[in-house]
Amino acid sequence: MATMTAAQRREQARVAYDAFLRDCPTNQLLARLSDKWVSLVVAALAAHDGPMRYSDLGRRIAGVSQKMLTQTLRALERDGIVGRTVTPSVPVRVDYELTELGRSLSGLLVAVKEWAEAHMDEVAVARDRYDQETAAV
Amino acid sequence: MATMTAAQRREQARVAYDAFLRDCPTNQLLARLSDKWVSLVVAALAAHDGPMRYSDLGRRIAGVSQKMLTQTLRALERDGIVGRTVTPSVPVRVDYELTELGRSLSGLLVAVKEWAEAHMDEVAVARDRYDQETAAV
DNA sequence: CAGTATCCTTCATGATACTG
DNA sequence: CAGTATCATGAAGGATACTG
Repeated sequence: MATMTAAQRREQARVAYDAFLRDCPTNQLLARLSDKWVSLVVAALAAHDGPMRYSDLGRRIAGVSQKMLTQTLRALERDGIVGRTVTPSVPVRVDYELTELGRSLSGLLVAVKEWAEAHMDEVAVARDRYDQETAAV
Repeated sequence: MATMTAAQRREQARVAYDAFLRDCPTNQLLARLSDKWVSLVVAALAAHDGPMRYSDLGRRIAGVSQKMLTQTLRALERDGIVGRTVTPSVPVRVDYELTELGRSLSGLLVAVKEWAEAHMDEVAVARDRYDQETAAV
C-alpha cells in the first residue's frame, strides 16, 4: 500500500465508494426518505382520511412547486409507498393515497414532523445560546 | 389575548408551527432533520453507548466527507441535538454525544432508518414492477 | 385538472490542500 | 487528531409556458 500512487489511491477510493453504494441500497432508500417533500407529502396523506387529489396536496403543502410535487409523487409511487388512481372524466381526476407499505412508514415520518413542531422552541433557544457563545469568542 | 383559553392558545401555536406552511420555522427545522447525514450521524450516536470521537463517526459512516461530517455536527450542535466536548490533550480529542433533546429525537430517526433496512426488499419489488409497467407502455 | 417541458440559477456536495 | 479553507461541478429546485 505504501507504494500506491495518488492516482491509484483515488481509483481505489472511487471503486470503494461505488461498491458501498451497490452493496448498500438501504442508504439510497434512506436518502429518498430523508427528503423534506417526501415527509410532507406522506404526512399530508396520512393526516387526511381517504385519497387526496393532486391539487389538494398542492394546496395543503404550501410552497411546493408543481415540479417537486409531481417528482415526489412519482418517486413514492415507484417505491410502492403511494398509490395513484386516474379517473378518466373530463376534466381528469387523479387521486393519491398511501399503500399498505406507505402506512407502515407514515407513522414514523409523521412522528419526526411532529417532533419538529413540538420542539421548535427548544431548538430556537439552543440556537440563540450557540450564536451568543460563538459571537462572544 | 387575556381572554384566550388554553385550548385556543394551543390551537394558535399549532397553526403557527404547522410544518406544512411555507416560511414556518418548523418547516425549516423539518428540512434540517430530513437530511441523510443528519439521520446517519444521529443514528450512529444513538447506536453507540457513550460519546463518539470525530474519527469514530467518520469511520462508522462510510462515504461521508470531512466537510459534510463537520457541517452536520455543527448544525446539530447549534440546534442543541448533540453536545461537543473538547479535551485539550495532544493531540486534541473531541467527543460528540446526543443531548437530552437529541435522545428524544434519535428514536424517531432510527426508526426511519430501520424501516428502510426492513422494507428494502418490498421497495425493490415495487420499483421493478413500476419500471416494467412503465416500460410496457 | 393534472400534469409536461424547458430554461436558468443557486446551492449543496465532493475533492483537494493546508494547520494548530 | 480534528478540523479549516478554497475551488469546481453537478444537480436540485424554482419560474414559466404549454397541453390533453
